[in-house]
Amino acid sequence: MRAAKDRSVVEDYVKVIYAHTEWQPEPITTSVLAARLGLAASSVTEMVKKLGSAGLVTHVPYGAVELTSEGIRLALRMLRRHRLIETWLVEVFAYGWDEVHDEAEVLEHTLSDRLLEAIAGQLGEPSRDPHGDPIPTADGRVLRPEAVLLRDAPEGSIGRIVRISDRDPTLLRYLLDEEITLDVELTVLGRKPFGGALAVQAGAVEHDLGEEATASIWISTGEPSPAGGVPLETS
Amino acid sequence: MRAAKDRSVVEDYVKVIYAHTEWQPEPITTSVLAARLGLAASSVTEMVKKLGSAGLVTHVPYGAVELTSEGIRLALRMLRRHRLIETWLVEVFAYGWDEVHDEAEVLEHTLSDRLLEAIAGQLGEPSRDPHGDPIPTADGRVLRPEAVLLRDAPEGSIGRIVRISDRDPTLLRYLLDEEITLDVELTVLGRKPFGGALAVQAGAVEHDLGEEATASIWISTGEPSPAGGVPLETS
DNA sequence: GGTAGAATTTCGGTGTGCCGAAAATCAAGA
DNA sequence: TCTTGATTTTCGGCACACCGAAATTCTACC
Repeated sequence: MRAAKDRSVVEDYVKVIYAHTEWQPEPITTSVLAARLGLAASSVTEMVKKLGSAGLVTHVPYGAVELTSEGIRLALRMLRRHRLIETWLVEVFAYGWDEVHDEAEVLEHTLSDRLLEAIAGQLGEPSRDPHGDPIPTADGRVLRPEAVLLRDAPEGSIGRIVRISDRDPTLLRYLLDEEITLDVELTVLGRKPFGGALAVQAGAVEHDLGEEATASIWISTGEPSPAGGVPLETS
Repeated sequence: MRAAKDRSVVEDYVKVIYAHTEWQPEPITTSVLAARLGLAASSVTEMVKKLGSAGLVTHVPYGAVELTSEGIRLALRMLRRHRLIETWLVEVFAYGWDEVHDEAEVLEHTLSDRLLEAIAGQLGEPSRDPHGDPIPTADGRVLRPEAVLLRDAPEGSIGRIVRISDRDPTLLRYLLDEEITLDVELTVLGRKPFGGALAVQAGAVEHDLGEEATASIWISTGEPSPAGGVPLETS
């Protein structure tokens, strides 16, 4: 009689595996998985074996762990849940960006599909969460906005902020203070000498952003509609 | 690493123990507890022993199980959560009376205090749930409306429905159809001969209600404000 | 007061996810 | 190619909530 807990554990493994490859294509190793989950390596090896038998991942011993199409489907389901819940907490309950994560981490495993879709409906089926991360549709499709890391944007380019990584809450708060938020139009002025900060202009204001910030902000130089993008996965 | 599950299990035991004595004062036995939880008697004996060490219940071997004041505090906390969530699902998401239970059963263990109280705020700190069951306050006080079972109401008495037991969803739907709902004014006309149905008048309409219904409906013959009542427990 | 039957507890055992230590495997430099 | 250090897996064990069967205790009737 452990069904509930089981599901939640499996979902967490799959979510972390997926997250690792969402913004870069390196497959994950068991030790990295263990670190991300805060578990011993031996525990992860065991569990990965079970996920393999369940058809959610492939894993050659001593090699990388990769999601099967079924695993991806589950991961996208969890991603939808997580990001919808975060959006909901921010929109309806005035949570701050940096406060939603723990609550969403729990609720993504426990809300019924019915309630989750009702919430999605009340929010107007949003296509991205407060950080700009795309929210997969209920049938497992994702539109990832075509974007470049601000760090990699060529000098002189103009773009709209479409994503800000939620890795570092401190950074989120700093950017919020500086009014560098989603959908703000940015002009890349140029890089300070000796690997220094990147000068950008937002509205009338000029900012010098360090590596930490420019590696966390994605901008889109294309059309302003969030409908654009590339289909990432299909269920 | 089993904190989450643990908590949820303990909460369920305490909730069931409390529920058993909420509307009648018989203490519960381990076998009844086991039946209500759907577990083997031996499992319950073991767990009750642990709840005892945790200071939540008292239990003399082969005797009844009773909540300590700390146990009651936890039970009221869970009752508040359960009933607030049910109210919320009905009011905000248009769930039916008979559809809220399972969802609430899960969420009562997983919503954070912060989110729960935010929901309570949005609902306007309701004092009773859709069935008329009192919602304990955040600091553990309950106002139980002074009410009598319709079955026990004297002939000729007039009263307002203040509670309808949620034990039987079929009955709830039937009563809803007949527009016998919370706050409806009822006049007890009289009992049909030979232990038959009870005739009551609601508005202009007359109903004959069987034992099942009259044992599930509570009416208040006192003042019409839901603020009246007796303090039940204090934390 | 004794005893049969019911209620309750004790006892041995299960499955799950986890851990640390030891063994196996891999990868990189000499 | 061989060795050595790092990574990964295997192995024995743990905690938890649970179960069925056996032993114990209670209760009610004679």
